[in-house]
Amino acid sequence: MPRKSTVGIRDIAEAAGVSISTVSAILNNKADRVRIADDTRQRVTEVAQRLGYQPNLFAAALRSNRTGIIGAVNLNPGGWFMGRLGMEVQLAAQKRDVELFVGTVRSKADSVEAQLTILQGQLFDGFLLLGDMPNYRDVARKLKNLEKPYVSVAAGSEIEPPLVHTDEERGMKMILDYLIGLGHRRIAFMGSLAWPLVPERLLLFREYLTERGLAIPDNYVSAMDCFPYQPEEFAALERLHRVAIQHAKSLLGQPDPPTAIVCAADGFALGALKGALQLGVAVPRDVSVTSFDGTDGTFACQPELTTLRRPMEKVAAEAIDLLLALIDAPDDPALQKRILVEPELIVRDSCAPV
Amino acid sequence: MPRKSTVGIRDIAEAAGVSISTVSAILNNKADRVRIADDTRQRVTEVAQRLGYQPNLFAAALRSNRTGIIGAVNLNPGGWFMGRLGMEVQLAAQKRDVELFVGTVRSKADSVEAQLTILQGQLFDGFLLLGDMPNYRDVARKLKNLEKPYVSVAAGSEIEPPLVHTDEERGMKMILDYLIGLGHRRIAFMGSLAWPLVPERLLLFREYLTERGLAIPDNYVSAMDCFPYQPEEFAALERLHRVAIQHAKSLLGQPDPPTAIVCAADGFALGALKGALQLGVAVPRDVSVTSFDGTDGTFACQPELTTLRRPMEKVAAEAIDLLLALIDAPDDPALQKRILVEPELIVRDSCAPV
DNA sequence: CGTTTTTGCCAAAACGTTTTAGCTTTCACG
DNA sequence: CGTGAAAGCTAAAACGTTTTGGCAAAAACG
Repeated sequence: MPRKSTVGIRDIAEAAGVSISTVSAILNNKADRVRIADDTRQRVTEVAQRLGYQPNLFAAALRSNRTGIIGAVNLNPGGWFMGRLGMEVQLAAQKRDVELFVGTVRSKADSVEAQLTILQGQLFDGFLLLGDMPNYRDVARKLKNLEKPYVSVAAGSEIEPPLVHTDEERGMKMILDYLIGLGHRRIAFMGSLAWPLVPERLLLFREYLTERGLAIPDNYVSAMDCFPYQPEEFAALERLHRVAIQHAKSLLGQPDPPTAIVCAADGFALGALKGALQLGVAVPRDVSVTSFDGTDGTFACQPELTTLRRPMEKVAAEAIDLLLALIDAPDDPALQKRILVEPELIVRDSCAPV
Repeated sequence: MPRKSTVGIRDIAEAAGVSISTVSAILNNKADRVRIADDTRQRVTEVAQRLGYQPNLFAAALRSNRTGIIGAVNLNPGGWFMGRLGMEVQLAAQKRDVELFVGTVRSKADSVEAQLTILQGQLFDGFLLLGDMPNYRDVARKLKNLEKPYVSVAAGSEIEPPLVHTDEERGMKMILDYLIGLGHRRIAFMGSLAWPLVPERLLLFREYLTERGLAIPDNYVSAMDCFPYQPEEFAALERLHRVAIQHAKSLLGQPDPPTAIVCAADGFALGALKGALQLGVAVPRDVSVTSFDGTDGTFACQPELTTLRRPMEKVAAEAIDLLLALIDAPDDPALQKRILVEPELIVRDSCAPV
């Protein structure tokens, strides 16, 4: 097939009366390597413009081993929080005029190594790893071997840097201070330990309550046994909801029930709301409910949830900026850092004084 | 920098004692063009395996002008339905062992042509256009010019094929038949005309009710004036929620209120639920509420919503299959078709007999 | 005015594949 | 045994860039 339709670098070299090396140098702003007279530069750019020159990505990448594209790997793009985060990352990339693709990811736990397919490894100059994923360390190691810069985003505080995350410790304090300020002393925790970040949050919950001198009876911690979200399965979030309802009921049905429940994520809180309703326990009159993350579901419920919002847009922006810096200077030790963004407490209607 | 670390096609040619042409032919299964003896074929594949050969995407694409990657363009990946659909498309691609990336999209209405960046145009062998987008026709035309196959997915029934969508007409009948079967005669419609698919659904609503001989007073149609979702804006979905509450209230506050409300999307129904609650109108006792789409929000509310679910997994599967077929045979007129998948009525707790 | 430095550009060699157009050998047939 | 066809393979030319090493001409210098 004759495919001489597109204009290439040689066409514009010819039209401008210079060599293709010159054109390449000009179009790539290689001012450091090669000196170009101002009028030549102008002429060439003008001609390129006029002819509608579009560089061939593959030829360039083949030679230079760079593509200018960064990739985001999102294991749970259907989740309430992670879905949103994925979008914010795209927006942040757009604002910086960077090309970003969200790649397919194998969710089978055994083949996490294969998550970064051959293709992705070649295609992307750097990676955003969104959320926690099984065998996180393997993925990170693989990327290290490939010498591809990456940034872990919202994946937990214990991950090795470079990383961008919310300040979970700060967040837990904000929410507990708020509840304690309302007079609550009997505060329960609810969440599935198999769910991302929940174990970490439970730890922080215990630590801070202890610091404030409040007891945490065992029966105030409801760590459920539901599985983490499997995207294959339509009903997973729904099952989580059902389980959360049950756990809320058993938490509230005790002889000495808590006056406040700290839910480890929005999904659990939505279940808690319904569990309370089914038991005839009024929220917030009889029990206060709070959640983490502040996704869109938290305002569409009744009562609307008081929640600790993770500012996805800030997280995304920090992550992209850090990754871009890393691509520029892969070996700068100062970039191997931990960026923690401040969460925000959104006070709505699900909490009341004791 | 000496980057002779990766094994290329010439390494394996050498190791197997054949020419690189032979290796290429074998590895690409070009059985039609070139004849290869069985034992050579076996030897070469074995060697490639052993040496861990990874083809260089760019070299291959540069020569063959094909990448084997397909792209999905999703204007609203943060929406409840579209976010989910995006994920299902990724899953479907995975199952077929096809590489798929979800690309960034400029949401500024004026630069829709630029949505398909130079990069994307080169990178992808075909496109999935997810959901409706402004200037849809321009994008489609641009792809036609580029001779890139594409499939419109969940973008409305009036779009020109190839297209995959839900059978909206069938769906409207299912939901109205259900309500009428419960004895409802005073049925209202609620939704923002600026929202994707809502105008179409309103039309179908009118048509079918008329067909069934039921009147639709003007004050039973609440077409709100809230804007479509702008991903830039965190609060857009929340604003929709507020507006929906108001509209539900004015619908239900009339002297002769409807006994059932058909909401054009889940988000509106969630608002309707809360509006009714604030008015002291009990759902489903005093008014039945239904929604379209069946996203995850519909079971986390109280009462849980009866909804017409669009089976995203089926839509995604059909879309990918159609696109792959189109990439294989771009000129087959039989593939310029319209695939409509059947929606499913999920009966939950938000409807009751009159 | 000779010598050195700077300026502005270019030729040609990669990069790692795919694809085209043969070129030997072997085999079958009369 | 001679001829034609089939089988099995290959050399070499793309593909469209980036990058390297240099080379003339002009400018600066002593």
